[in-house]
Amino acid sequence: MEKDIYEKIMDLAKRRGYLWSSFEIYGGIAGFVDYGPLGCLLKNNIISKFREIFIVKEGFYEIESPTVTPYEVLKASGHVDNFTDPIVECKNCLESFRADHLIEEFVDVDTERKTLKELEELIRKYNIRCPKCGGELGEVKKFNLMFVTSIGPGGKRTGYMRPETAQGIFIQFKRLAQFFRNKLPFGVVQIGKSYRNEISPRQGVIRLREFTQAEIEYFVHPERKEHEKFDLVKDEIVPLLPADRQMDENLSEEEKIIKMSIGEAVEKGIIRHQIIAYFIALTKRFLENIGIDKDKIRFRQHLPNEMAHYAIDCWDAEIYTERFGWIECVGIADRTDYDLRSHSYHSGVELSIFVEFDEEKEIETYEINLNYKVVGRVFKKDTKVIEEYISNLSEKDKENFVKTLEKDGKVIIKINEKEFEILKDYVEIKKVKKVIKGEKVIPHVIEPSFGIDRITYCLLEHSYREEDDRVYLDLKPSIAPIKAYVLPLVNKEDMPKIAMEIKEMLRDNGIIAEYDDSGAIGRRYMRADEIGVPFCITVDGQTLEDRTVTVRERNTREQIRVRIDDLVDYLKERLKE
RNA sequence: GCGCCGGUGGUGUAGCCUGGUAUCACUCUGGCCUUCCAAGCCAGCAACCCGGGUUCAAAUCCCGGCCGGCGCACCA
Repeated sequence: MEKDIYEKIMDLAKRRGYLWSSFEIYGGIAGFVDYGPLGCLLKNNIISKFREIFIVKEGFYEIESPTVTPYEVLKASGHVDNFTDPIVECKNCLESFRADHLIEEFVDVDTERKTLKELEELIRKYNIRCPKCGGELGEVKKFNLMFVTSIGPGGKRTGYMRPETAQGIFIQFKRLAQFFRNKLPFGVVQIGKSYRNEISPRQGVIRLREFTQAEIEYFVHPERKEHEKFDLVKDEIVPLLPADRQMDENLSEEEKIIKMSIGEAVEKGIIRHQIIAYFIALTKRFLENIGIDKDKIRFRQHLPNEMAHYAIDCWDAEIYTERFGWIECVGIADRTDYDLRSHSYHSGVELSIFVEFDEEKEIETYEINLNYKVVGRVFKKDTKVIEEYISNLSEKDKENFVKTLEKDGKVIIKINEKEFEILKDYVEIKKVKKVIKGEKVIPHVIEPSFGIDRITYCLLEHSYREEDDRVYLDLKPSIAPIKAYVLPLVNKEDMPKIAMEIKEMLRDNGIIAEYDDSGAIGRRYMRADEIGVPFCITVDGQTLEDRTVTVRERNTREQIRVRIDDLVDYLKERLKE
């Protein structure tokens, strides 16, 4: 059977040093890959382009935090709870199921926030049996999608390998805000490894257990989701696949996609706000810039039920591949203030920023002070949370608080699912006039998150060309791992020596070049083509007379003569492409 | 995690049914030749996924594992 393009690419990638399966001599482990010498160069070039666009041009800054993350952080972020699937196994046929899904299938109960024991009790109570064979179900166990480890001797502190790089940024919010001199908006980048213990990783590099993410956390004022450079991108036409169209069964797959400018998409409310739209445009630019086929990119909005626990809107950049169809390569999510609020609550550290008003205001406000003698006795340890809650009330909330208290004689406040009843004598309220210059704001976060491994694979696939008698990778010169092969036409006279000197000269000037004198010239061109080398420099008889060489272009196979003295400048110019 | 199929040099394969350590081609390396797109000649490197069982003897038969493909499930 004819191999499909995926097989051809993975084969080429393996043979020529792009991608290898990890731990191969010990049998290998699914979900892990090695980047070989060329793969590493390619991936680094992709990341350089990412940095060029988001760090140099957008003015974001990159940080690097540990991949091992203590329990507390991921508990706060919701990953400890949301990343753990309860699984139950049939004692008879050994098939395993999601316990919560199974229960909901049979009984109309809400399984959210149930403990493993409670789930098991439900299974016993309603006598739920294996849907496949009717056998008895075993114990309900956790399956955690995060890799667990222990920190320090004795294993007293639990750690996880981070499931995303984002948390490292959120927990440094205070330091970052100070670095950016407390001015919104600002963007922070992190590029690095993340880990998800996938149940069944497959499809090579498409679903990995250890993978490289490039994430941007863009912190904005919650009420200012406009972008000052929006005008520069608003006319960009993008293929969009909005949620309502995806669910419309009357539309064909083709019709579900609409092409429109992102300016129009924002105006019509298809994209929630300018910032998501701006990042959609930038993402498209980045992907096209590294060489992803522009006709194989589309942006798909998440359906309400597939949204992550922290997001209110999310658009994926999907890239088309022959074997897997459209695959998610970038997710652009509005995470609101979910993460900062959570970390603020769990750590007890205020994660907000003071935003000055355009004009200072004089307002009537209330000063609400806790009567600690009473409150302390009633709420004990919870006093601290209540204190924080009250001191963080906005002007509007304060007003409501005071009004409700006067009307009902009590106020019920809800802090993270816990309710507290505040009575009149718990607080002292003063009405004061105050000049205020601004307010504390918990920023919202817009997060474009790039899956670098998937993008790398897509790029290889989109670059793969078969032409009569040869195979080549049509990688852009700026992205190609090796930039030039230097070849003596034949191994005679001074040709090898001059070619070797040219290779050294190119390397001294920062151009990655290789020398190859093995076999006929045609064979060497093919070798270079197959790994995507954009230029072959050939030293021939004429070189010996006038110190010129030929430069052969990979795609066209056309050759021009260039003086050796001009070669570095010539290539440097061409390598910008 | 379940089911089906598969796993032999770098790649593609022959051998497996019918046990006796491996075929061929390409690639690759060294040399010769070669003045522009996988030419030729000589020499060379290089493999039975792992573990256990049966047997005098296992690439071959049996069991388990790992890896890969497909289907199901999963994929905040």
